[in-house]
Amino acid sequence: MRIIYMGTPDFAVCALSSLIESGYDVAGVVTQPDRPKGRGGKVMYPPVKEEALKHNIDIIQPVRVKDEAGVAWIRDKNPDLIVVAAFGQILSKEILDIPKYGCINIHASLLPKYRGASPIQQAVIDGEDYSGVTIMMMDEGLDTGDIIMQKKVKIESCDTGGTLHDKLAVLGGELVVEAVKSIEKGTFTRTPQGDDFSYAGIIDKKMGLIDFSMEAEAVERLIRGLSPWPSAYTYIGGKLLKIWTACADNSECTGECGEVVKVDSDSFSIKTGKGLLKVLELQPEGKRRMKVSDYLNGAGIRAGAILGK
RNA sequence: CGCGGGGUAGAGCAGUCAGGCAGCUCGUCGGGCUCAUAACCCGAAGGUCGUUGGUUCAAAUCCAGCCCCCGCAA
Repeated sequence: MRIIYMGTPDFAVCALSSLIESGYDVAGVVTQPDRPKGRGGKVMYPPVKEEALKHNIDIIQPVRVKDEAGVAWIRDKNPDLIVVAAFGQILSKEILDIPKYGCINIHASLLPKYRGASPIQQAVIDGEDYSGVTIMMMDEGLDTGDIIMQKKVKIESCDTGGTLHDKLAVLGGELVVEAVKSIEKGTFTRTPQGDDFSYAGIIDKKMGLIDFSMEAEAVERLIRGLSPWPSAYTYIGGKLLKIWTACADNSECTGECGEVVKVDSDSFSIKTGKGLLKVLELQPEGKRRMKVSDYLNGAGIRAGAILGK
């Protein structure tokens, strides 16, 4: 079984290494071009490229894989199967038709729910009880192909976008190997997704701006969903303040939304549209992430302070 | 050379502008109070002030280089 693997970020690394460890012939890797990232604009390799380099696998990094050069490269590799995970580009029908067994995709949601770019964070933000991984046969639509297999994962109350991402990445690696085996044996089944779908749009940093007129529970989920990236934030004294850990508290209190109404030794509570948000871990602009007990020892914050500007 | 904040006791910070005794809050340790305590009172330990060099009678503080952490932007 000759496989071409297409993927870009960390999420896609697990599945690539699982396939390699399981002895499959990964003949080539397609990933996004190197882009300037991080402070100082240093050029970084996509994580999947790093992994591919460790195993001396041929790599291409086309701006548009649909272009002639990309298609020719894939054809030249003569793959039996293409495996795609968080690649970030749409495949043309021309490419989908190249491999004998077609193209399969690893998607981090229980399709047909949460098609699209950021299913993991969105599921946490929405307060879903379950998330999971779906392996599907790709077609020309966005995450619309027939389901080959699917596995549920419970979203725990302490799960963040980051912890769920890691669980699903590992699960995706396990599941894709099973799926490839069943494709080899011809024992797999295809189940159409049905019409009850939803989309998770691309995550925008501005989504992290906390609106304290929302319910405390919704704010708490937003914080968890956007941790560790891109993070939920507010402002204090004109400076950015990221909130890393907080929990909703149902007690009510007078004051305006965004007002600090209570300060304890290891937390402070903010009034929201419904209930209080008890903040436990945060990060002031220019500082590293810290517990609120530490924060209170230094700069401090008093009841009556207003967050959000 | 993208823009900006920062490095001072185990933690979080003030002090730097205007050079002159190393400070605050918390934690730790010891003692006291208390039916009791994470509360309160008394006391103690803990520092190459990121690093190298320069200026100076004197540098955390001024000047130059380097290292590291972080926010924004992309």
